[in-house]
Amino acid sequence: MSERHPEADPAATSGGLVSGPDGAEAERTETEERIFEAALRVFARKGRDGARMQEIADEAAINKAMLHYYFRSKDRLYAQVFHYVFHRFDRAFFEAVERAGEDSFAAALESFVDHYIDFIGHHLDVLKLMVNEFLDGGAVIRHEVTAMIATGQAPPQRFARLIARAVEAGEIAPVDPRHFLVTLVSGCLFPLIAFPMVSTLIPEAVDDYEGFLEARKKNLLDVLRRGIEPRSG
Amino acid sequence: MSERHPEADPAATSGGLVSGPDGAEAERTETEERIFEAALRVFARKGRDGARMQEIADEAAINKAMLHYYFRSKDRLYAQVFHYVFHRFDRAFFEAVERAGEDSFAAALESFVDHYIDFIGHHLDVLKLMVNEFLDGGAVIRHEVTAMIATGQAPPQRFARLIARAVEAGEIAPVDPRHFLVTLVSGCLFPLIAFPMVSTLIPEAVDDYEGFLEARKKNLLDVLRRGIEPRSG
DNA sequence: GTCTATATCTCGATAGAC
DNA sequence: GTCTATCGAGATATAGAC
Repeated sequence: MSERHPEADPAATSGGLVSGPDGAEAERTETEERIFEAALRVFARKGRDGARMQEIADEAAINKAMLHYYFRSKDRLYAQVFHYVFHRFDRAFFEAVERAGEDSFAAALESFVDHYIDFIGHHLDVLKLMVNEFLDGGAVIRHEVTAMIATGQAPPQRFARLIARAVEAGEIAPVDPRHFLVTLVSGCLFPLIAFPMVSTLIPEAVDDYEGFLEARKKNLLDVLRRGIEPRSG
Repeated sequence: MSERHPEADPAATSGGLVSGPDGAEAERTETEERIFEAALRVFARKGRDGARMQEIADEAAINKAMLHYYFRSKDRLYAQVFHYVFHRFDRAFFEAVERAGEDSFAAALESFVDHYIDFIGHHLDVLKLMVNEFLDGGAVIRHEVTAMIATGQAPPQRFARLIARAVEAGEIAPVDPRHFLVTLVSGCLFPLIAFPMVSTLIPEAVDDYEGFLEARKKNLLDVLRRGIEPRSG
């Protein structure tokens, strides 16, 4: 795995999302997979409307006609990519929460930051595509999320409840669980989105991306852990 | 000023950026200004390539040919809009830092969060256009920022030094000033970008946007202030 | 399944009447 | 300055040979 920021390293931002033996994804031929991941990268950069089928074809090193052979239309291709990305984004959060376990809240927090920044930091296109949808109004997202939330078992809700319990137990200071969660996730994700600006402030992040991720974990955890320590008084 | 989230309130996201007696902007006719602000909104939603001249024309309630009459081409229009937005974004940060003053660091931090969230929260398109550039690689941003940074007086640098001095004075705990700044700005901006997702967790934010901004300020400040309190030990 | 050629449509841009 | 009409480039999508 490269140590440099993925933009110095084309085709390394989606991290082999589609394949893999985790079984949750529909089976795809090798060609379909190449197209799918190329599409993810281009849609992530340019957004739904800004993306060009030709650019996706080039990125997949394939003929433009094949895109339509496999996915019929740009809209269908985007729909499949976005649907996949949404669930991957959701799952990344879920897994980070799960692995956080049920130990002390401090340990859970550390584990969450570690896993979440690791995953998103190595699958930037998933995040970028989500953000592109945010910017465009997020109607699609709101729809998917509302369906997810309706179950009452959505990962963000579960994590918020974990925080709430820690507050009730006096394990941490009395913070608003939802706002603390928002601050936490912001501290994980925004620096990855704003990398072109952040890297002007932290230039070594470009050549040592892994080190940057670790520094983000450490600094974010330090300030947040202290920020919610219960007071003796 | 509306209390609802600006997306429920079209044409209210750029907040009359261009006009006003602050003098720094080039003078524009009323028509140019309408076009300019419409362009800002559409570019913010769809990005440079995704935006359509027709959509900008519709949003400005004007004929499509007028766009070319006033701004000659899409590229020139975008260049002007982006240049303007970059400096507005920069200035918002600068002003938030300035108003933070030179009192105690805690007071400066509070003032910064207050002014920064206020400005960006009411000029979402400025933020969205910046983020669109981030997603697209940020080459333009990196160029502008590098020029700004070269002066050594860029607002982020100045704020980082303010933090560094507070650390040296023992006023706050020994944090890495650059990472603390990144965490701080992330906590201010990301919730505004990710509003479609955040508002599923905090539904009242839709109908009481101003209240949401105030709650963000309070919760972010609470956790960060505690997070950097110096230790007695 | 893969490629070339091409149909069809959309978009940026301009010409020219008013 | 403003509008209608339209050109031409470039985009999505398809037809059809292989």
